[in-house]
Amino acid sequence: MVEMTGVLNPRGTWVADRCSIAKALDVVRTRSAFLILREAFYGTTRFADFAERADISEPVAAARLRELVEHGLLELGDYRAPGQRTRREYRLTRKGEELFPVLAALMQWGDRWENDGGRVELRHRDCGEPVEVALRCAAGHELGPSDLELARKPKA
Amino acid sequence: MVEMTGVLNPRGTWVADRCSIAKALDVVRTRSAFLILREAFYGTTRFADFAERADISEPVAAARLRELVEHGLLELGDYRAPGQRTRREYRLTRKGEELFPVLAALMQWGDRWENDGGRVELRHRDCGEPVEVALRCAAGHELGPSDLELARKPKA
DNA sequence: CCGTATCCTGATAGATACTG
DNA sequence: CAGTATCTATCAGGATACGG
Repeated sequence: MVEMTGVLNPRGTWVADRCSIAKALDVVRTRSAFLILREAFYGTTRFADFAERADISEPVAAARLRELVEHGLLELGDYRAPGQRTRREYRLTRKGEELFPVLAALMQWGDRWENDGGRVELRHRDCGEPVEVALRCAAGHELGPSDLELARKPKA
Repeated sequence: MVEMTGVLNPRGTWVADRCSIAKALDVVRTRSAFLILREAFYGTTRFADFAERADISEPVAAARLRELVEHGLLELGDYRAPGQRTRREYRLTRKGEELFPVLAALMQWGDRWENDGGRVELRHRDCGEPVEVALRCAAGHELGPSDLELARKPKA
């Protein structure tokens, strides 16, 4: 699929042992972590709502939320709505926000292959058009998986 | 983050119970499954290579490969190189191929947040330019996570 | 070369009950 | 409301040894 150009290490094995995909999966490993993040993108901020909407038990929600805060994808702060008492809220950090394309790509794939087209879609708020996850090169070309090659990065 | 427009069901709960993200995660649930798929994209086709390159034990490789074939992301066939004996090979199906944006998005995020920029990059084979995962609407606009709304799909 | 069979450990996760 | 404490079941995954 993806062409490999010069990315074998001296022993002839792959660069896989320092792979960013594996490192990402070390941070977001479990189904419940993905579902918590999904809810965060949908605007959920409170403990009980995470557990209910992601349909996971409270102990699991507590464990995942703690780990996601530790890894810096969520941060926990206090929030007081006017005239209400203070509540705690989990908010996405920049690091967490930037995981959104992963969720969007999973959603797109699930829509197509496991959910009969899906019932819901992402749209551009300004123009109302449906949104897709795409691979695009710096020259602006749209790509499929077989238009790619994997190469060592130039030293920055 | 993502604006919700009319996607609550009558009980006031979220559409999450029929969520395509959850359904996708039911198919590709584990770290080892993602790593097997990564290797498939990198061109690996044989059992022993999957186990070695993804750095997982043979029993785990066997289990994941079987599940991925059952779910239709890989298919198993026979392959004979000229003058060699027949070997078995696992190939990505269309369904498996289309999961590539998920892997690319994980790689991009891991590069940035967990791997010090990464050591390797995806490039467009034709023009050599680096490749990014992007959100794009049907009108051609490039989007960030906060430019989105989630809405019911029109009945097709 | 391509797996399977066993055995074992730790992580994931639900249910339930309880506390600040 | 926001969790924690237990307890239990199931799953992910490694190590080792073995069979087609």
